[in-house]
Amino acid sequence: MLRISKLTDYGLLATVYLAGKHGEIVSAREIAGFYHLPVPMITKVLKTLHAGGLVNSHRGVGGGYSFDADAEEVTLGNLIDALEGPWDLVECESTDDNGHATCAIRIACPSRRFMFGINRAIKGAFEQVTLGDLARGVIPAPIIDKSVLRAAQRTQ
Amino acid sequence: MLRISKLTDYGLLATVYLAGKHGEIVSAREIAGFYHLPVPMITKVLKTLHAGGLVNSHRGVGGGYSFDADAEEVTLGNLIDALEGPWDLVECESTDDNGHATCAIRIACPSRRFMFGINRAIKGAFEQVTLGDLARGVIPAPIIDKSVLRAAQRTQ
DNA sequence: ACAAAGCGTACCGATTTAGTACCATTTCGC
DNA sequence: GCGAAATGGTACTAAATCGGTACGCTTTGT
Repeated sequence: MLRISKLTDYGLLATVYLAGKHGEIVSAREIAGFYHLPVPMITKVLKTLHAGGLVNSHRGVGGGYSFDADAEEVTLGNLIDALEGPWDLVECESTDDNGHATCAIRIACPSRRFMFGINRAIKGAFEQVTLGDLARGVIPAPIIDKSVLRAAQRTQ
Repeated sequence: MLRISKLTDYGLLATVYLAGKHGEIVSAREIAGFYHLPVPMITKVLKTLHAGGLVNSHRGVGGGYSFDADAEEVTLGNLIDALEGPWDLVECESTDDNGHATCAIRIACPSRRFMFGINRAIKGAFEQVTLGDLARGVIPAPIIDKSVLRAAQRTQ
C-alpha cells in the first residue's frame, strides 16, 4: 500500500523530538506524552533507533535517550533504514539470507531494470533529506534528473 | 514496509508491455505468458487499469487490451494512483469518506508538517517519471530542491 | 534497598496481501 | 444460432504483516 509503518512514523517523530533537545537526556515517557502516543510504542522504536546507532541510551533512574550527533549528517534514509530494516520498493530486488534474489524469474524479468531505477530514486530522495530538514519542517520538492540515466544504466 | 504491492508491480509491467506494442490489441494471456505470471493476476490489474482509463479494452474473441495514448503523457504517478488507489505515505494524511482526517490528534500532531512534505516529495517524484521512461528502462536520479521550502510551507 | 528507566522477547487481534474461483457478458467465426 | 474466446465483476481463503500490549530482567541514581 506504499506506506511507511506507524512504528517508523513514530520513530521519525521521536528522533525529531530528540534532535530538538540536542544532547539532553529525554525519557520515553516524555516523548510519548508529547505526541499522545502509547509509551510501549515509543520505547519500542527508541530501542530500534538505539540499535541502529542513531540515538544514545542512558539506563537507570533519570535515564532516557539523547541525540548527540549532527542533525545535518543524519538523513531520512538513515532513519528509515534503521526503522524499517532492509527494504526494497519491489520484491524482485530483495535477497534471501544467502544473498540470492528471492524472485525466481529474476534473470528473465524485463521489469528488473526500471524497477531497480525507481527503487534507487526513492532511496536517493530519502538520502537527500536530513534530520535537520525534518526538524525545521522543510517541505522538499523532488526533481528527477533524467540526464544521468545513461551512466546509471551502465552500472546495472 | 514501504513497498508497492505485487499487484501494482504487475500492473506496471503490463502497461509497459502494452506501451511497447502501441495500439495493438494484446490478450491478458499473452502478457501473463511473457512475464510467467498467473493469468488471473494479470487480468485483475488490467481491469483496474481499464477502470482508471489508462488502457482500452476489447471484449470478445480476438479481444484484449491496448495502449493507445501517448506514453510521454502518462506518468508513473498516474499508474500508481490507478493501481493503488488513494494512498499516503503516512496515515495522518488520509481522510475518511467524509473528507475528515482519520488521525485523531491531527491538529496537535507536530509531525504533520514534515510528513506532508515527504509525502508530496514522493508523489512529485512519481509524477516526473513517464511511461515512456519506464519503457526505455530509464534510471532516474532524484534531486531534492530545498530552495522552494519556504513557499511550500506557507501553503500548509 | 528501592524505584525509575531502558532491554528483550513474546504474544494476540485486526488488517492487508496474494492468489484463486466462479459466473456473467460480449463478440467473432462458422 | 451456437460455441469458443475473451473481458467484467465479485467473492473467497490462506498467509503475512501491522499495531498494540504484556511481562520479566537489568541497570543505576537516591
